[in-house]
Amino acid sequence: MAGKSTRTSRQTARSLSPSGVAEGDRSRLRVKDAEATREDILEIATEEFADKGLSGARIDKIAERTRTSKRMIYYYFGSKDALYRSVLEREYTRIRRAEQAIHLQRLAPEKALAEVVRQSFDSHIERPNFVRLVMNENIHRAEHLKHVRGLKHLNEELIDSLGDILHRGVKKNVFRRGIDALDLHTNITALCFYPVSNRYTFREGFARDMWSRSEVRKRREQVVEVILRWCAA
Amino acid sequence: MAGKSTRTSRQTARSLSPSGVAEGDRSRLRVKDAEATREDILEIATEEFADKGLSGARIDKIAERTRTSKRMIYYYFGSKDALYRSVLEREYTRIRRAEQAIHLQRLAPEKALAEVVRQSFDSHIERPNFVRLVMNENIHRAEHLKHVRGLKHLNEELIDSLGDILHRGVKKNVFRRGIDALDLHTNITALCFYPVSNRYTFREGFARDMWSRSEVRKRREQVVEVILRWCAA
Amino acid sequence: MAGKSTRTSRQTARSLSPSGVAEGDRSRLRVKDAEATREDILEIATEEFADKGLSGARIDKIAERTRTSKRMIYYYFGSKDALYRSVLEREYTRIRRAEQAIHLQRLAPEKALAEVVRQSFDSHIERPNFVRLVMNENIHRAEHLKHVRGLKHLNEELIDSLGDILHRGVKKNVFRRGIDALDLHTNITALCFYPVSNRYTFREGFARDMWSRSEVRKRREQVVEVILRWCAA
Amino acid sequence: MAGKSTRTSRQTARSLSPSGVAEGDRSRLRVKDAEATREDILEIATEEFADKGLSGARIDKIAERTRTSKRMIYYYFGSKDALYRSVLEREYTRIRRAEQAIHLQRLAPEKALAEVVRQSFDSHIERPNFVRLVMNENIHRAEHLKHVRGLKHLNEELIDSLGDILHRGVKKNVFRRGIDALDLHTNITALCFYPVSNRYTFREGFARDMWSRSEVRKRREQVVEVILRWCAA
DNA sequence: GATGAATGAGTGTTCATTCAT
DNA sequence: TATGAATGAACACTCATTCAT
Repeated sequence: MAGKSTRTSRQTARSLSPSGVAEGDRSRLRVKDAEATREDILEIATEEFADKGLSGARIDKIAERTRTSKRMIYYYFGSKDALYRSVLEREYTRIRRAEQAIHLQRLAPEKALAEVVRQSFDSHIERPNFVRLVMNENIHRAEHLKHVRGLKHLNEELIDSLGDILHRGVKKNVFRRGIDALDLHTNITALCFYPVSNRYTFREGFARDMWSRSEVRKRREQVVEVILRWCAA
Repeated sequence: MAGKSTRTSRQTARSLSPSGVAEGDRSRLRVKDAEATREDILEIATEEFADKGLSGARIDKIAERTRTSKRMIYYYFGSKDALYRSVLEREYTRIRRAEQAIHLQRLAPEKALAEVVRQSFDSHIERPNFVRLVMNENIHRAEHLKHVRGLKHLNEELIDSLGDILHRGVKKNVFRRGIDALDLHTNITALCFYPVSNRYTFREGFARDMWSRSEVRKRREQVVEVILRWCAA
Repeated sequence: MAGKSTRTSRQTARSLSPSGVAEGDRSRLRVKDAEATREDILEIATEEFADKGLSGARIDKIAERTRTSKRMIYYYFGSKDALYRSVLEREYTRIRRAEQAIHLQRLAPEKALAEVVRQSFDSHIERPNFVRLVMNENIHRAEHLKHVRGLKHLNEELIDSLGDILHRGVKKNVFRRGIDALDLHTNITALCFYPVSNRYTFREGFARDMWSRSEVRKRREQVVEVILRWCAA
Repeated sequence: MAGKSTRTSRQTARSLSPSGVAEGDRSRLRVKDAEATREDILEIATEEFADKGLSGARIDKIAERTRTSKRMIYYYFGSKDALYRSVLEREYTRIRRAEQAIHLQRLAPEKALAEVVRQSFDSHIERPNFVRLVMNENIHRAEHLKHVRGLKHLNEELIDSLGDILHRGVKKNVFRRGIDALDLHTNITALCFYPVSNRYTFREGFARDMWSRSEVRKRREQVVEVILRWCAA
């Protein structure tokens, strides 16, 4: 399956984590095992929930694919819904963190905006599971997302960053005045979300696979173009 | 599938009155009742599947809200999946039919394109259930949509229509050369789909309701703007 | 087990019920089957709940002993608690109906009171399952009994009947004045309930089986004696 | 069972202060801690078992309310049933000890009997948890009480004491001949047990709360009256 | 064409209990 | 003595589906 390379396997996740733990420290290792178990469950659960949706996913199936048992899922998460919420929270935090990582202040506004768009595009392409979870969450009218804390805060930084780019562009006379940062973000996201979210129905309806290498490359630059032309002075 | 050829839409069956049916004709009435029952089931099923998704919807719930019994659902549709497919097929046919209704050949290319965008936008806003069914279908990797016949044909007309507008625009020097009709459609749909599909998570993340009257009006014209600027010569 | 003879077996219950139903009437028979199934479940459930209490009883065990399946219990009763409530309601209605059956107005007040006591005593002895259900209900602070309708009404008739006997006795100068009918009922019930409810702990503590034939006979008359002496002028 | 001989009641462990324990004596303190832990568990377990019954009580809940962990319950008591038996044993010992405390030999037989009744009545009213445990034990057919040692011995003293009062009463011509001490005890207990055991169902059935202050006071004297009138010469 | 009763296989969840340290 | 992690068996309950009439 495409996009598989982004998914960190269980082993990877585990071998990366015990960074500063001395091998002899037994009690710490115990704790680490618990965290590893939790992570293992979350990783598999993310895949299952993204694959089948909340009501389509099966706790039995998740447990089966895990290193541990069904009982452990309840030990750590309490219920299917709570597990789903933990998955949501983790994915949202991850994706926002990834987006924040790059510094754009030094780039010219046009370059910076193009970069933001490409980043958003790649971010969606590389994390189809996140996209699917968001779709599922919308099916459920975001009733679980409501319980994820710190969401609005994460997004504020994103919008501020866009506002800064727009401001700089207007000043430099490359962007026109009056464009709202949140509107900009909406348009970018709409265009980046679609090829991942609607890949399957699109393929059925138009016999073109938006997910193919060449198509992805083309789409990517086209979205940049659409956004830059919209902002252009 | 039984009774398929005689299926009528809800409006036909209810509002428009069964004009041609002689009141005394018992056997015809029986048939009419069967059609009405089928329609009734489909209507409710559409709501339930759109509301909860395929695996979230419950046959019992659909039956309960219907004028008939659960047994009848199986009598008419055979299985939950088959019912879901019938719902999908009906919705896809409806929305495409609505889009085709208007004649754009007489409008100037810019006006025609703007009109197409507005139409697409309204079409999504007015049919959130369709949007939700498409989302759900993508969750299921379009495996049910595969069985809906005539889908590609329906879309061909749509793309042809866009190609025609583009062609006229290039000729008239208002649109630039090299824009692919299917790309154009993709961008339009991406921008129109998003405010309906991602309404709930967006509201949670940004404290703005894309579904509010004023927001819808603003979005609508903004999408027109984005598309026209992208196509502009 | 003692008291077994009072328990109506499933077969008995079923053969008694289809009183006026013509054998050839198919649709009525269907209905009757449903009732029989319901009764069958209730009968077994009564035994299990009386035997183990609400939390000790197992739906699987009930289903296993039934003619039908676990699924049917949920089909007819919805949940374990609802089944328990149906059992409670049925038992309360049954026992009160049995007590009402006899006419005491024609007996002399002393005889009538003695008869009431004997009736109450027998009623408890013959229905240990009812006694156990009441015990269990008290463990649960009567939270399920609250939902049983018509309970107070059933008891009013009982108390009125006792009040009438007391009144006649005072008039005839065989009972002293000032005895409250509900107090009288309380004392009678306390004395009649105990040998059934506390049979097992009593046997462990005192090496006497209040449930033995001779002991029951003795107790019965002793309770009559205690009550009559208390009321005597 | 480990640590049994050193077990102290909660009051001893807490209110009366560990007077004889040298503060510096670590090993003694350790033991004391173990005893306190055991007592703590027993105290909470008594409440939980009395509240929910054996099958309704949850080890997790008990552990949670305890100062220690679930693991410790198993460390000290071995199993849920064993814990329950320890609770039973402790409660039975406590209540009998309380009843023996008062010396009745010097009172006139009528006074002594009235006193015994009042004592029994108060004993039940003050220890609803004991009453509830007995009820629960009867639901379980006293199968756990069988393992409580010394029970019959505890009761013998009680019956002997009643026999003595009866004997003195007959001699003094205030009580009639032929009353069996165990029958007397049965009648007393039946009347004293009921307002506590059947409080909840009674309230539902008769809209009178036997647990209210005034009702308790009235009942108490009424039970004395019922017993004395029954014994009266 | 229509219906109420019935069902097997699963589905999320909870329980008392034990293991490793 | 003490503890957090782990578990299998059981538990209440639900699902889409079919049977008998």
